Amino acid sequence: MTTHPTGPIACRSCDLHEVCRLCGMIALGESRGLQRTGALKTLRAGTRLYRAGEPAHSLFAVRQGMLKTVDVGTDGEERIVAVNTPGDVLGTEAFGKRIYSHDVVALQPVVCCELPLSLLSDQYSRVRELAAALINLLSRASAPRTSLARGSIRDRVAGLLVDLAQRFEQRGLDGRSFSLGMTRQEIANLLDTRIETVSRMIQKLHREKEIEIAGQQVTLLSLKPAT
Amino acid sequence: MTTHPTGPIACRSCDLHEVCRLCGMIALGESRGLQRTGALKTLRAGTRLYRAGEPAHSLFAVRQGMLKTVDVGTDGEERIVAVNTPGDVLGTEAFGKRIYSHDVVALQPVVCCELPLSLLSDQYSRVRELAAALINLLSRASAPRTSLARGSIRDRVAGLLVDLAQRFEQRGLDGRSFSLGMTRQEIANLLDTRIETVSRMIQKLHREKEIEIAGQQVTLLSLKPAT
DNA sequence: CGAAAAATTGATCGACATCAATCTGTGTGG
DNA sequence: CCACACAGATTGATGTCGATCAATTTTTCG
Repeated sequence: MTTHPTGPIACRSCDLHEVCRLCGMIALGESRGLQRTGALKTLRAGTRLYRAGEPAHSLFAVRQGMLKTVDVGTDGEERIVAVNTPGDVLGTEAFGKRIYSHDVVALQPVVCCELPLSLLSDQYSRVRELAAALINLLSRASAPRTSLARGSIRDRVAGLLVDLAQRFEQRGLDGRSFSLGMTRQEIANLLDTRIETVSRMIQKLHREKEIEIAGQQVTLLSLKPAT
Repeated sequence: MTTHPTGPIACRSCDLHEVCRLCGMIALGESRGLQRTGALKTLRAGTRLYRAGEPAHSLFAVRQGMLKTVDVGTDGEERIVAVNTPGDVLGTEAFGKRIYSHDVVALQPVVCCELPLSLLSDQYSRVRELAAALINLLSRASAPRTSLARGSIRDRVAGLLVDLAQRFEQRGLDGRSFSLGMTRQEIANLLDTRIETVSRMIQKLHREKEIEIAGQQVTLLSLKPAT
């Protein structure tokens, strides 16, 4: 079974929405949540949105598909720091250092909106609301996030599934049944464990009727947020 | 041996410096890095700077002493998400939700500067540079951070020590010899492991002549950043 | 000084890592 | 279309690092 790329989502449910609106990227009437303009960028699975160290010129908003944010160690081995889902904004660290701090790689075919920093900095000195919207956006991103790679393997795997479910739900997608978008190896990397361990835990959750699983396609049954 | 609280540091080496300057909190001449005005807040070890869910009215900059940023689960058990050292800015998530997202607790006697959000939002609509400085500040904080709670216990403990050393160095403090500021229990919590394991690894690093250790006072010998 | 908290050390156990083999699905070239 | 190759995933056997249980020592502080 071939899975579709995750999304697309409506502009209305994107973190960058307010900023786009103030930049005039979105029709004010916004008929049914579709974007009006804005540079769309598409990536094939496995290709990079940007690399660590590269001069930063744009912010990106994920519209469709999933990506991974990766730290590449001195020896070249990679560590997945975060997975990025539709509605996320990428490259926000660019305002400060003018350089991207991580590699970001498409896990699936990806479509995202590109917003040049120049456009933003030109305008926020004139449009007060835009500065406020940017401060808002960055503020939310600045809260320390609890790592998924903590506790027992069961907690980690369940935590990842619930995290993804919540994100999708929040963006108006299906939070009960979705594609993981990642291989077991990538999940293992993200959760700081091994591929065999991930596989075993997924099968265990399946046997316990917490989830349905077929390849990367999951359906959450009794598994629910711990909140 | 009683350790002194970590710091104080000079305003010049604080993340909030530029913002303070633009708010007129610091003398422009800034003779020898001392602050001129600004509400100073002091905390005794163990007391809270603020709590999760509390209405947020201020940003804080740590001037002296260390704190921990804590997630409190539904069942009341706490998880240390980050440790905060002099020069760090706390409460940046306040712009967005107007509510603090974590508990922040002093590990030592702490002195910090308090900057009311009202003062900032009043002024950044008028002073363009201030908006830019805030965007800069938040931008840096928005980059995903690699968790210390990954890899072998040796990597985690060494990672913590090097992380602290680098922070102190960056703020003009001694990065070779400093106080951990935390109990072994708190280190264990932060690194997602157990107190006995932390103790054993610290002793091991000592036996291997990587560090000197006396209570919470560490000196790094051969241990160096992996960079 | 004496009590309580923090830290160290030892013995044992278990969850996850590691090593190894097999299975499944997907795309490719004959 | 089928055989094959290859990557991804699953499953089993065994080893090991860190958790757990327990006791003692050291430090802190009233």
